[in-house]
Amino acid sequence: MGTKQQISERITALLKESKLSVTETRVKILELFMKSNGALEHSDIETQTGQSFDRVTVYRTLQTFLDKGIIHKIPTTDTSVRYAVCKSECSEHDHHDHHVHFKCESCGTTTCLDETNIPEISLPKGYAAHNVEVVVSGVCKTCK
Amino acid sequence: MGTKQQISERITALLKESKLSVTETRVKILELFMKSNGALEHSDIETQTGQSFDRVTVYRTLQTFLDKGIIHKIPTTDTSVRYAVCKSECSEHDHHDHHVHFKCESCGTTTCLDETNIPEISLPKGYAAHNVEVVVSGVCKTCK
DNA sequence: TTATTTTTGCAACAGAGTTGCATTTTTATT
DNA sequence: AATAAAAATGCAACTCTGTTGCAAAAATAA
Repeated sequence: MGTKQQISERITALLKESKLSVTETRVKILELFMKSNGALEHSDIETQTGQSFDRVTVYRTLQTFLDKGIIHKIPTTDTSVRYAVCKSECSEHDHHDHHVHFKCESCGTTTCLDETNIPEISLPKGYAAHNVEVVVSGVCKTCK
Repeated sequence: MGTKQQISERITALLKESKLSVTETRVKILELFMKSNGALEHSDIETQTGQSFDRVTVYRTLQTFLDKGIIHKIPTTDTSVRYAVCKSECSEHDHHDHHVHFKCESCGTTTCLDETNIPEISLPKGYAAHNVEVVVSGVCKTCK
């Protein structure tokens, strides 16, 4: 993780790499993502920053991070949208998650299992795959 | 598929098996699911039935079908919720999709690939899996 | 056919997400 | 360091999605 100072520097660097202005909102939201071990949804961000930002700003910040490939969406079966920070292999124009997402039925947390690879899936004839999303639900390490 | 008459009989039987009243709404919505080769979302149902039902009725009907294991949800990365009819192996209390879902980036249709099985995924120590959802995106048979 | 149960539709509401525009903050320039 | 240009923010107002309570209507049971 590193000290608070180091994290702050990493965030600033990340924003500059993505050609984004370094603003309080963006730094605070990125800090939240880096501190949290799971995926966040819009409402998590509103509560955990203590409502310090306007809803609209949060929506726009998340959209910007998505566009720049800083965060990615995780599929859900409800109307919520969950986001997690991307690992190094993601870029602005070629975005793929090569890992499995795990949703705990007990604590509700969604985590990225970065070590778990997605196996090859053989589709029927005529189908071409670009991206494969895997969401496993069950009971996580901490809730067991 | 069978004739219109046969489909209607199958639907009536299905509803009775699930201990549900046979109503115009339910029959029409189930017909829609059976005719369509892809997954439907709430708005599809509203448009394709020609707004003949109240929004609330459609929401409640979908929830009822879900509860009875007649349809299942498909994960998405947006706020939409997609539904598809279940195959025989699904029951009211033990519901699992054992197949892969395919979302076409060209036509937007989501289909159930009933023949394509979900591979075994080996999770890190301490994680217990109950259900695995796989959504592949790419280009489908008809759009290719 | 009638009584009971279930389903439907309406009204009203709550929440999620979006858009335009003026103000503020950040970055670039001198 | 001061100023100009560009970008981001916050507010108001709006749309779209989904929910709840309740009375009317339809379906099932008797």
